[in-house]
Amino acid sequence: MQLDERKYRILQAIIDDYIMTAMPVGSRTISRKAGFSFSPATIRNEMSDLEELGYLDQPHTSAGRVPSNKAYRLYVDHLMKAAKLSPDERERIHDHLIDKSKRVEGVIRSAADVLSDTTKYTSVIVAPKLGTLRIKHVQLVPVADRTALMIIVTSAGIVKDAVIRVPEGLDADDLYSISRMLTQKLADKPLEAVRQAFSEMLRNAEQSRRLLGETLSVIEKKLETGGDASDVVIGGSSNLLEYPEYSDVNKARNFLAVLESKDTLRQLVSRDGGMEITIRIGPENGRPELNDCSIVTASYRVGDHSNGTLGIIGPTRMNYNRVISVLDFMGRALSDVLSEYR
Amino acid sequence: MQLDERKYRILQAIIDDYIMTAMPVGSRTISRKAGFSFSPATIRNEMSDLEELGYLDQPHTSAGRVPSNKAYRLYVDHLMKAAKLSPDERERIHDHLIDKSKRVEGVIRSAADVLSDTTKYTSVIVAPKLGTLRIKHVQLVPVADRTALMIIVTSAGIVKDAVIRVPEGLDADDLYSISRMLTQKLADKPLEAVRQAFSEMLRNAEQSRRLLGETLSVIEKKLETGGDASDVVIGGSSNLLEYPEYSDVNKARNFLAVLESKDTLRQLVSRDGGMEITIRIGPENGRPELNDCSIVTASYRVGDHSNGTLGIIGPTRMNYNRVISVLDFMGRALSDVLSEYR
DNA sequence: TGTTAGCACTCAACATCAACGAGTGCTAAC
DNA sequence: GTTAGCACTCGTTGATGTTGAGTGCTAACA
Repeated sequence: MQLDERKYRILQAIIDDYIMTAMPVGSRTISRKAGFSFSPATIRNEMSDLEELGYLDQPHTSAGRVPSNKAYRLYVDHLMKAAKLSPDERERIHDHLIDKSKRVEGVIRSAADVLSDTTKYTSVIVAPKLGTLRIKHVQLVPVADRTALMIIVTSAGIVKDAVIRVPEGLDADDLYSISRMLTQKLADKPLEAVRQAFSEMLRNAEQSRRLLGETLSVIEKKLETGGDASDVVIGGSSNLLEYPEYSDVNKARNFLAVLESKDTLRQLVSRDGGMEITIRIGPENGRPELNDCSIVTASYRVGDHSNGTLGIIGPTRMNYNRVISVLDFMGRALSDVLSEYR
Repeated sequence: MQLDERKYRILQAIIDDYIMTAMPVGSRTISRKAGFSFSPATIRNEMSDLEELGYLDQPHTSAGRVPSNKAYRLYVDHLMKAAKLSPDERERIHDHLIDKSKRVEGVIRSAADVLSDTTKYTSVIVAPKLGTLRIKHVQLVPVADRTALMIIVTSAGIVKDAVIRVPEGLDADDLYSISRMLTQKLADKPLEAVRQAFSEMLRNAEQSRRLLGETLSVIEKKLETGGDASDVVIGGSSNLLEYPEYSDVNKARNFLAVLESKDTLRQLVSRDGGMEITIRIGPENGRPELNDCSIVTASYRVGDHSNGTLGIIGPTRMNYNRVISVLDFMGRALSDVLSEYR
């Protein structure tokens, strides 16, 4: 059995309806829709075929049909027609993003909020991986005896810091000049060159070996690892509770528990390849506790090399159309705004 | 009618039972308890009195009684006997807090997690107000043409930053020396003295008036305002859903919405006075959407002057006893750990 | 005077049952 | 190939009865 034109149209109508109402769709509902001149009986035959093909599920015999994950997959791959955002909405989004006084973290925070506001789903934004960035500035600040705060400013304007121990007897001025030296040696170099520069320094400066060693290891750690919790920003965590599929408190709790683990979350929205938009429907996202969630992600660039991810988590019955348009637009907007910081 | 010894004991037993079970408590349940040699009928008479006095509510005629907010108030003020944490628990909490490589923000993050883990409620920690801190270091870092990142390190090791515009023609070295000058002038002074130092500088340095003006206003803003979202840290936001009083999705959503607004949250847990522990039961917290929540807060110190708040939000039927012990201990532990950074 | 047994009463919770209706699958006619 | 007709399924809704935990009151008891 093959999917002909009419089956496509019926399937599409069912998905559209189900996305709106969250109620199983019956044959009468479809036949009444504009553009269908067939009787419910005919629709029923087609629906029966679609069920056999795995595109529809029936919760029970006397209920209407519900789209399967396979149907959503087909929908996002072939049936969906791209929706454009209205100029109003575009403007609204832009307005929320371009506050010059906000730092990168602030922009990302706002972006997450706007994203969840406009889609009514839960949004997640992951900051760009530091490994792909360049160091702009390194600064050691004394905070206590033999303790200093190391601050790293990257080309994207992202600030990272860590506490390090310093040898006894170094005062603020010493740290000042060490910072200056470090900045000069390390600025605008990729991580590989940074490591190189360090081994050079280690050869020449016997006495400050410990300090340099620790500094390098901190820089490596900060720049190489996946990042810490602050790199993952969530917006609208309570939005999912608006949808009937999460009116069960247990499901809701499960979902919120996932949101609390930033590591899981980062993993979930991290992208496969260079595709514009990635859509994971239901079990495709790989986590059983999010079986009935879909995750849609897009990416944004900061400068030329490094990019972060922004995504939406919602029920599989998601308004993919709208979500994709919003994500697509937001991805570009974010890239624009953040690249100005360079 | 007065509360005699027996009424106290019965009320206490009812509260204890209700905190455990969340079910209305009947007279039989109480009379069976160890230490009560009275028949259910006697208990019933007493309960009837307690109800008349406003300490008990009856959901409906044929149900047991539940403690009123007034009863909880009496409980926490007079009936409760302080529980001590086991050495095991103390150790566990301490272990989670003292990771030397974590900065203040990191410690607070861990503290929130430990707090919600040990109490099974939702925890909120507010970082100390910056206004009470001293500046340790100021650093301007070039990020783009005519734009610099200003980084302020305070005595508590808290880092704040903001983007500021700088006059054309200032290169990294210029910013370097300005930073150095600023740090020298401002370090270890309270805000009032900082303002003084600035007006002095403004008089002497005509040409850099704009830069200094902007710098001061940023410092003032960062140090004086209530703080931004990053100063409020939440742990275990999904914990409240474990409790039957929040099995209604609408209530749950309301609660989560409050958690999303950091401003509201900061206001909620901010302390009245210098009391060790503050307890707000039900409507006492002033927000109608949290009418059936209690908020218990304690404070912690960073150094001598500035202090932050840590708190627990849970159902009014809260294990006050345990929550108070944990908060009390955590407050001290946090103060200890954070004061080492000075 | 305080305590207790006894008893009628209340009311949420639960189970049972019938009616309803949205929706299906099948068949026969168009 | 399409459709009207019809029997059938099954979740939903509402009415009804039963159960049991718990109460309030009264009268008897120590």
